[in-house]
Amino acid sequence: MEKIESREKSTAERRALDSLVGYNLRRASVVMLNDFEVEFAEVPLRPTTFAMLATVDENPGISSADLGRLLGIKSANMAPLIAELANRGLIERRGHAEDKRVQILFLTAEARNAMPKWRQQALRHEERVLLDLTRSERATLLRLLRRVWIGKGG
Amino acid sequence: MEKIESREKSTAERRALDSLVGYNLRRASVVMLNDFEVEFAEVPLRPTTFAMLATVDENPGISSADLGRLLGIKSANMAPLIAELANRGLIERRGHAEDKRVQILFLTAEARNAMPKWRQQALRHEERVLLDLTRSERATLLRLLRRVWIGKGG
DNA sequence: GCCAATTCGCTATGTCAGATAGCATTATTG
DNA sequence: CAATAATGCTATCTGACATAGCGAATTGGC
Repeated sequence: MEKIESREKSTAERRALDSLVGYNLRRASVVMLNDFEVEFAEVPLRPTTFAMLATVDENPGISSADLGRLLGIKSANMAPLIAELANRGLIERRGHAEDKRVQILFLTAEARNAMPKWRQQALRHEERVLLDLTRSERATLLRLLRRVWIGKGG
Repeated sequence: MEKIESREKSTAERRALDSLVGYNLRRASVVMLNDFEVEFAEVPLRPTTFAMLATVDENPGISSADLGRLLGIKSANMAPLIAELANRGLIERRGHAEDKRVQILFLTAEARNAMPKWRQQALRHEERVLLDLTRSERATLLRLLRRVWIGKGG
């Protein structure tokens, strides 16, 4: 029997989606996510947990609530994430001196020592995915992306 | 008692994440997602199902497998999505004339009639989220985003 | 022509990051 | 003091991805 031809990809498929920022944002986001998982397969840190550790590293003693606000994570979703990182010995929870509801967060010595390596991995991951973009293009992309989300229910 | 001061947001929080494209991509993606849900709350279409319908509309008779490849959706995830849209009377499945494994897809008359309105909603949604960006900036963002994901495990 | 490999549509199941609702404790404000 | 709000938490739901494996159909190498 002849090879079936009707399944060959046509030349002018898909036009409307190409011009939607939201669609291309999701596709690009998936690509970044996948590559991040490859880079951090052995650690293991996910984008969210990496972001949490990096932020606590730069803001030692930050409260759980502030961390959530900074990263756009709801309090209900923060609780198990914090618990996971605490159970894995990467962050330490302490009580706030004046407000008994608040818990303040610190990296453990182990996490603090590992952070430079993890940061390098994150940069290597970005470098790999964004290989085709010049430095200037990456800066532009970064700037435009920030203007999309900053101040909008973050 | 005095107002507790230590929880005030500090001025120079978070530096490393700001320069990571992946992080800003996810934040921007979440903002777009949330606004999309608002715009399509009454329809109801999600970004994925809207993308499927728009693509079938522009490629009537496309196969389920080709649609999945085009949108980066795995076959295992396509099956229930196609079933949902078929059950809701928005797409119609027909057998392929020559290949009995293949099902080709068409919009129903109802979906075809509604598509212009749904496309307008999608544009309104984009317009609302990207209000701060000029046309030229949106075009730049679009172009850079496409270069991030095109040809990478789509 | 036959057999192996591939493709297609599908089920079952797991993961991850979001969401809401509701809770007890503690702080703040009127 | 009473009402309101904030904090950390549990339980539960959702959407969008993932893998593994299935029967049927098709294709390609021999």
